[in-house]
Amino acid sequence: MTLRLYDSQARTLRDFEPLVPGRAGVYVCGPTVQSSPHIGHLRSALAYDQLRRWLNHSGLDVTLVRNVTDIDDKVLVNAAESGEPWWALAYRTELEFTAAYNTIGILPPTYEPRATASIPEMQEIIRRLVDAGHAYAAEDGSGDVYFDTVSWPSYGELTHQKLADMASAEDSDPRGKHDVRDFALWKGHKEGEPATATWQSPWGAGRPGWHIECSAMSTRYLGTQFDIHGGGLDLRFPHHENELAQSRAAGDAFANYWLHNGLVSVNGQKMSKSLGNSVYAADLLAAARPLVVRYYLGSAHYRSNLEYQDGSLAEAEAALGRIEGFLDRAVRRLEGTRFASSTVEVVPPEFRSAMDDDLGVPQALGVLHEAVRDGNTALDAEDFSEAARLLGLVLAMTSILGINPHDPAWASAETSSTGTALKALVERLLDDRQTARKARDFATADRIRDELGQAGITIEDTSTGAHWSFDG
RNA sequence: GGUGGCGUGGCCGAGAGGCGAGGCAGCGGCCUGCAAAGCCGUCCACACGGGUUCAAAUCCCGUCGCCACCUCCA
Repeated sequence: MTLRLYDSQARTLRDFEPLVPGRAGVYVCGPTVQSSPHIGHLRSALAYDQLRRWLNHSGLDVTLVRNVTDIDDKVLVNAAESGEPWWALAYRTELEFTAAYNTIGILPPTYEPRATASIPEMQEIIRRLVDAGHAYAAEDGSGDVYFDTVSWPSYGELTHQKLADMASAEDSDPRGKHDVRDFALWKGHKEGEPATATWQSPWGAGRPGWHIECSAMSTRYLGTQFDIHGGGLDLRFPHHENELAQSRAAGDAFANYWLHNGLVSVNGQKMSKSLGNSVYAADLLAAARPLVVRYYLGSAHYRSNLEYQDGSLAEAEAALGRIEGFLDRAVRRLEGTRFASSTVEVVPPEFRSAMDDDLGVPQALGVLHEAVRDGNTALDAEDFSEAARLLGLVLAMTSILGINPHDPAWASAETSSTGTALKALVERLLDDRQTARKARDFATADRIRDELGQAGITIEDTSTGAHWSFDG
């Protein structure tokens, strides 16, 4: 079976056929770096990280471009509020995003272009639009340039809306627009705006409108036609509709497939600043290990709404704990046997078909958990050949999903001298406990276990001796 | 007004005409000195009302409820 993806323009599953066999060009709308990353940003980036990893696993050479919009009204407004240069705010925020992405194992894109580095390319598209009669400079002397929606009959083709049916934005200031639905390609410099946020253009000094940067950067790095364009569901309109309109009207074929990830709601409500219910990346990472955060954010299908509520992370921790428990147990039991090196990392067909079906990660996780259960059963039965086989399956599946607990990316600094010292001390206590157990002095044995427990260390007695690990 | 989505067991969350996805929590059991971990069993769900069908959570009609977007959004 080949990979099928839900194309939100076609509103149906489509077989994925890359423009160039063996390659995939993917453009994902990254953040406007105006404030700290929140749960929604992470969920979105993670969805395309899963896609990228799966395309990669499927043998495609993936070029993933995720932009950083570092110039925008909000960036200017927020910088003015915090009293710092807009570019300092943008860069500081970008670093926060990068750190959060890295922490939860989102692989760096092939390239991460900043909007401010593609101003000439944006102006080039605008020029073509003006020449083709699909854009006009406002006649009010503002220096604004607008896309002429009425001149482009296909406008609305992404979200299947007719121009006439759209709610007229009567509250918005029409300024020099011919039609209220026209949108800004270029915004003329206004009094009080920083000179550093101003670029020369054929239409006067100014800065780019919101949508043009994505058209410019996607075609600059992926070509005038590319495979996949992704982003959050909330970007379908107007952002992606406008990107599509301006690129097509300028003569570019643009994206072949449109993917949109679902949003995150918090305790049943849309997350928004006005409700004060925003959950930031920092909040999540303070509440759980990065691997748990990744497991949680990636456990629902990418197109579903993801509901975040109290206990969500604890559930993810428990589910992940099962996987980790099996992996640790299997590696320990197989150590020193002839099966230790016979682990082959292969992906079961059910996992493959789940992933090929529009990235069916939830079903894929079902396959993964079944392998974990079967693996535990094999270990219980001392069937090491079968256990080694299942270990290979679990490692392969978790690696593809980016949640392999043994991946060095998740390693903490526990091979340090403190770690070595702790290991020696705990093992000494376990020896004492074992001696007490042999002497059937269970009071002493249990006291040692309780003391370790209070220090956050869990003891598990196995057929090959006691095993200790940190709680949770 | 326009466009689209959703309603699944105590909770999360898949599935989309016919063998009980999976996880969490609970209960019973096996194992254990007792635990922990693991395993087995149990809890047999699909908003409501009709219809089609040998068979409907899934298709059709209707009703109710919730949500998103319609120029700030991941």
